[in-house]
Amino acid sequence: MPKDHSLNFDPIERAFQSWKEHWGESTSMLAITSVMRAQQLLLARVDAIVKPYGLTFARYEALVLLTFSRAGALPLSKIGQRLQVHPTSVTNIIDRLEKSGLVARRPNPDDGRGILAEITAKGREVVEEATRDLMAEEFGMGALSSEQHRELFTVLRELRVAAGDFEA
Amino acid sequence: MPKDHSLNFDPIERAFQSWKEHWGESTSMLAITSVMRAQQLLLARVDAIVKPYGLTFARYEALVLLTFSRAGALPLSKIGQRLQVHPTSVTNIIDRLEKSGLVARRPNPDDGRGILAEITAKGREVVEEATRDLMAEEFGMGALSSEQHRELFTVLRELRVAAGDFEA
DNA sequence: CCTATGTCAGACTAACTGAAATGT
DNA sequence: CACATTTCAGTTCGTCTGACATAG
Repeated sequence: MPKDHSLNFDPIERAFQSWKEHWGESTSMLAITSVMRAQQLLLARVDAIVKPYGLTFARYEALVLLTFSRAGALPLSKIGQRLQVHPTSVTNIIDRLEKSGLVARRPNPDDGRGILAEITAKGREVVEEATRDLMAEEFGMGALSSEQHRELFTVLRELRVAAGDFEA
Repeated sequence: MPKDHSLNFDPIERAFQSWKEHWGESTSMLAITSVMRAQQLLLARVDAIVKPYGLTFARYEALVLLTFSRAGALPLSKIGQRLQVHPTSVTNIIDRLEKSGLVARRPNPDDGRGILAEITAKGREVVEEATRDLMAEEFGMGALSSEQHRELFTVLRELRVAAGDFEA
């Protein structure tokens, strides 16, 4: 494997400068590359934390959502809406969780078309342990202050509203 | 297809509140879910803008990097370092660009092991057009001010430094 | 009839692992 | 020799399209 010697400069800042010379200043480009790279680093980190439990971050999020529901069960359609994932991705995610015994499918009594995903006792154990590990590492965001976390939320919420993520 | 009626509340804020009740307040969780969701929305947007040119955002970034280099050519290894993508992903990205005639591979005269990716005349045309389209839509970040773009860069750079993205 | 729910098959991007060929 | 560069085969993850059976 190649030894990955990290750069001694910020590639994003460098790209921003080159961009300015070629096409004029674009702070949008600065921001989007920052978000992309941060997401990549964060996802790698949390996926690694959660891997020992046979989870990915996406599966972990589904499990958490079920934990928060009163009955410990939700229709697949609702899971898709809340986590903003494609219906076929929901099927796939629940498939994996079911094979691991963390979730069970059962028919929705209120809608003959629907399926409920219900978290199992083992699922509840696993989500507690994974959550402990994630919080111990502050989801890979320990370098930032609580104020900075809230700042990110606030700024990015504006972006999400503009993109129609939810009704503002 | 299901009609995707957007939620009338913010799922991230809702999750933050539920989290507080179950496991205590975690602004890290608020921030990471914000970054994840923003990245998803932004990537979908820019991929759509760039799709008419047969590009993905990742391939577009590689093309831009070549445009910025003096010779219009870079070793694949350097592309991987700058864009922070895996060596096998670089091979794949350059493969696609080569098949579209936007880039050509040639041996590296300075290193017999290495391969240079060189942008073609057609590649330069395409990158100019795609850039015009992306800038016209401000990379999907038009809802935010220039100050907010810089704020995102600054905060997320702290995160990247802490994660060892480059030597600070 | 029209729409919603979930699943399936198939294509696609990008990441990864492990291995190999080639060259420094 | 140890190491770097690139490719290849094969796996995984999640997204997407189009189709379908089933039910409201």
